[in-house]
Amino acid sequence: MGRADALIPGPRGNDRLSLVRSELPIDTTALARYLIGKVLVRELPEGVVSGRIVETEAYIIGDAAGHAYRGMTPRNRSLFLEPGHAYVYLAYGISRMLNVSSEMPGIGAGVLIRALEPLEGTPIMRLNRGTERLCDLARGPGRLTAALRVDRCLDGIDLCREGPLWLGRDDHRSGEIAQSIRIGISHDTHRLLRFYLQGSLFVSGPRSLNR
DNA sequence: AGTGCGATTGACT
DNA sequence: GTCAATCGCACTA
Repeated sequence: MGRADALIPGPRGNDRLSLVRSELPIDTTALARYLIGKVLVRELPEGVVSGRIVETEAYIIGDAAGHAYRGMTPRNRSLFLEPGHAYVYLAYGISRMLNVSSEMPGIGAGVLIRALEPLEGTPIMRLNRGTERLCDLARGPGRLTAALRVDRCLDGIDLCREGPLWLGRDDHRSGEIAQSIRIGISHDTHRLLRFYLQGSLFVSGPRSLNR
């Protein structure tokens, strides 16, 4: 399969390339940084919805806060796939979380996608979210999966291949990437495993964390 | 078979 | 700022 196979016609005539697995950083933290500025694409019956990734979190090897910490289970098995696969789970019985698997096959780790800057299909996103404000459509891990209608059916899918859900290359050069502690993790307040686009209006989290 | 809880969100004081 | 909603799943027995 050559690069031409990853070329798909975009909804506005602009073609987009999917990410290439061999180019993904194996290391979870490096992948979390790498994914900032990349584009998440969701293909729905009504049309294409996409957004630029502006916030991620790394759940690294041996991480007590990671879902793979106690080994493989029916729920978290996607975290053990080779890099670039989706791990989707339900949090608090309400919100779905989307992760990108990392590390070598057999090792459970991943990157949580926490916020998107909407690009294409914003009317569809507004319908899915039931809100109008652009900066609220995909600001937060549960909000972005709602906007893109991502659910457990997409768990285990290959994000490096065009399909219902996949990752595309940067639209254009992004700005400075900043780091902070992770959100919602009460322990582990020393490691800076959250990455975000400095100054982006589409980033979640309290202002105190985002400066 | 029963129990406790969370990588969140939205509504409300 | 506080707080309830909601449920799959991991853990205990």
